[in-house]
Amino acid sequence: MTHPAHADQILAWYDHNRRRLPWRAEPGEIADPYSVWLSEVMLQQTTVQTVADYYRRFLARWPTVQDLAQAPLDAVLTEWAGLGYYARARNLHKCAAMVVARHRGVFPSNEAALRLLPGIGDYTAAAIAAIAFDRPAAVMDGNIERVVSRLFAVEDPLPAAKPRLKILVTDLTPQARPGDYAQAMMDLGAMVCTPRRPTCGLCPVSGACIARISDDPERFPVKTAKPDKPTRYGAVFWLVRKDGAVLLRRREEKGLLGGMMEVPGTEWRDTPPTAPLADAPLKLEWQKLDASVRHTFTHFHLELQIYRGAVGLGDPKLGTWITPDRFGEVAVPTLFRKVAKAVFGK
DNA sequence: TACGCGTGGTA
DNA sequence: TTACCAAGCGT
Repeated sequence: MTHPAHADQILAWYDHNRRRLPWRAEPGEIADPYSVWLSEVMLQQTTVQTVADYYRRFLARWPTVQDLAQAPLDAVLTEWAGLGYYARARNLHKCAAMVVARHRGVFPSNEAALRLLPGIGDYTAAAIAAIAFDRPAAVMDGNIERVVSRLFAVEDPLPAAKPRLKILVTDLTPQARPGDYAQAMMDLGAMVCTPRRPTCGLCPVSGACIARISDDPERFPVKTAKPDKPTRYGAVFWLVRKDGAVLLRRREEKGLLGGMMEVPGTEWRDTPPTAPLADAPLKLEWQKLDASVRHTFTHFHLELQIYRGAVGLGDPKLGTWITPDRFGEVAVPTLFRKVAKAVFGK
């Protein structure tokens, strides 16, 4: 280990500042692999606060990996709706089935085997091995990248510097309590060594931190600039049946919002649609609403115009007809919940 | 390797 | 308002 005292200081800090999180075991206990896996997948690029309620609902509805494997995919997507990155939900379901079919319902305990399961990458494999199986796996997420890049004042920009940071983390990770160490480093990054205005006065290893000693710690990690997001435009068709039900369709399995339900609409292009009604599901009197919807995805902004139309009997071949008060029962992502909200004037 | 992939909170 | 960021993964 590069700094023998480092891990002890981190663990001591963790023992005194331990956060109680729904998926976290009591001190001295080891969390069960299913809970760790479920929480870690939900936490990929997603905040602790957002995940907490979803995690509780999933665990209550599907208490074991067998329960989740037997659930219909659509039920999983519905519970996941609003959490984003929907490939995670599809891979979660697939992974559960593989654990049942290939591993007799027992999660493998080593990184290499975990890494073969869908939705489990380097980070999640190491996290499960360390947290659920007490294996000395080197865990590196965005928090730990930041902590380590500051500890060593790494000037190489991310993401190119990740392999080097991983070597540093591997060197730092202790043989004893590796799961607690990983969670401690992530908590440290989330609570003390924050992206902006880190509170170095509360940090257990500030004395060893090169960024803290020699420079402005906020300068790290150095990152390469990201390209700015373009804006795309489209229109959606809010088609209401006489009984108030609205037409939804299932999106393709792959790609953006894959497998989720949508309000039918035009394609999204770099300029506003000139003849949107050509793409409407039916030829009828469409009324353009004043309200529009703006939504930002990972790599572009989207602006949708809304057209409203009415029919007497809705043809089931057009898609699924469902009243807006029941959108919670189907897999409607946030974008189209925003559309519903705009139609009703917020 | 670089990009596609959601959403909500924060400054 | 805009930009950035959060317990990354798949291709």
